[in-house]
Amino acid sequence: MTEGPDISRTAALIGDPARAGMLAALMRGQALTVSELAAEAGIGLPTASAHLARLEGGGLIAPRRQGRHKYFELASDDVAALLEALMRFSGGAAPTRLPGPRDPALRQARVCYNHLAGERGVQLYDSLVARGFLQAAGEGLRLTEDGAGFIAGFGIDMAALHAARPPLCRECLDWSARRSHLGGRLGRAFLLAIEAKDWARRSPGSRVIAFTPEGARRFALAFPATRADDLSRIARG
Amino acid sequence: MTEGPDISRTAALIGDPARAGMLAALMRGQALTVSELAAEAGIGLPTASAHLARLEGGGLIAPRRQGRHKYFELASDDVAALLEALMRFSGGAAPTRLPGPRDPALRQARVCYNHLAGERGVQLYDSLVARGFLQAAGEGLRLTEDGAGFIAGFGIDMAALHAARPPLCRECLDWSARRSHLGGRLGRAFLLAIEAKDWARRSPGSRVIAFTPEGARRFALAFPATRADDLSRIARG
DNA sequence: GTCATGGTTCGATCATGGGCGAAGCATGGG
DNA sequence: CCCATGCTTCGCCCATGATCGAACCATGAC
Repeated sequence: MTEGPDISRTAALIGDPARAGMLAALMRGQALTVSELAAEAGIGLPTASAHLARLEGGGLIAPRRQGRHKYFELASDDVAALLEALMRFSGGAAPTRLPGPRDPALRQARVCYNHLAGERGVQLYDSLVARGFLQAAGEGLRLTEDGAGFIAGFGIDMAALHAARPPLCRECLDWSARRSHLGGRLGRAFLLAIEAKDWARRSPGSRVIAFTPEGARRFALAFPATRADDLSRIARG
Repeated sequence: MTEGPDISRTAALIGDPARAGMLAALMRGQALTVSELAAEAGIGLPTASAHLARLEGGGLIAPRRQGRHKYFELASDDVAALLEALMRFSGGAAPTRLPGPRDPALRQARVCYNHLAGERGVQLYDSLVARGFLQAAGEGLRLTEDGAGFIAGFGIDMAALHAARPPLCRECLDWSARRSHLGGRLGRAFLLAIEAKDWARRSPGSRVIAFTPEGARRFALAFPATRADDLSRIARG
């Protein structure tokens, strides 16, 4: 009897249609919540939860907790390579589609819980980090002294922020861009401040956050983009 | 619901421990019989037969009938690549061990059914093909007119050979070298003729065919090796 | 022809595990 | 504090399929 690595265990994990559907969905690159994955596989929440636990146990996917959501993503590139080999063999060409935008407006700016997400959310986060207002501290984020000064100047009441327990600022995974943006109470405070300044307002029926032309201009000035060329442009200007 | 290629079907096929064991055994590169694969997986013949039928149906392995044996081998390099990706992920490095020789004497010359197999069997087959005595004809082999002359000169009675039905000459898969050698009634006739010439004799208790030094010399002359350099040496000499 | 051997098919048994509903935690919002 | 939401756990039902023994077919040896 040939005693190789436990090939069958991994294969059996992928061998279930529901789990395979979830993995195929994760091949798009986005991290997805348990509910989304359940819908993707066409099964109920309890079943999906059990499946995901097994996939995680097998090292195929990795969880990422976020408030009351639990995102899953492929555990490593090895997993993606394995799935792609499977897809290539199983007839169809591997989809390999990237995290697609759907509604441009949603992609640009939308509400996530109660803070700003989408491209503008990513921009805000990047800008704060690049200017040293936020620092990654282990798992969480830390507001620096410079940062405290900045948000005070932006019209956010620091005292009220420090009152309650929930995490002050939290890295939040962006749904369309799949990059971090600012969540937590500070993220919420920013969104409220932006609305208070009339730069933007939430569209009632949807999650879209509509910026006014003037608001967009001021936002761009307040949170300069941090791509290399933009930074140098800022430095020059 | 993402409708990709049917990834789960293939994965489920590999996902059974018995089937995975068989596939791992086939990764060594040898074609194996149903019985060998059953032993490899530690299951009974009926179960193995059913498993192999499913693997074949899934395009993972391909059969190769040979008398009352049925050899299976991996269907394509894609399958090997897929299995290797699985092994790499599942912890251990891929074994990738090559077809191992066990007993050197067995490997060199042995009886297979009732004809000559092993390195000398492969040499005989290659030599006959290289000199145009045998030709591949679709699934089987065909003896050319030159070939008929050759075997008559070797002391084989053609008339007796043509009497009965079983295939005159048959490509037979070598067990250790995994290359073709000559089986069928013609292969048997060659072995009998070699024994009649006292070049070699079968060892009673085993499958080894022991060549005498003189027999080995004459055999080498009668069936010149066909590696490129040997062929050119023959052409020159 | 008969016999032996390698594979297959059939029928029955039984364990694994996928599925969901209901109830239980945990987290965030107010 | 209470409520809403997202996820997990529990208990149960049920289908798939892995397994083997026995009988059956096919091939080769003699």
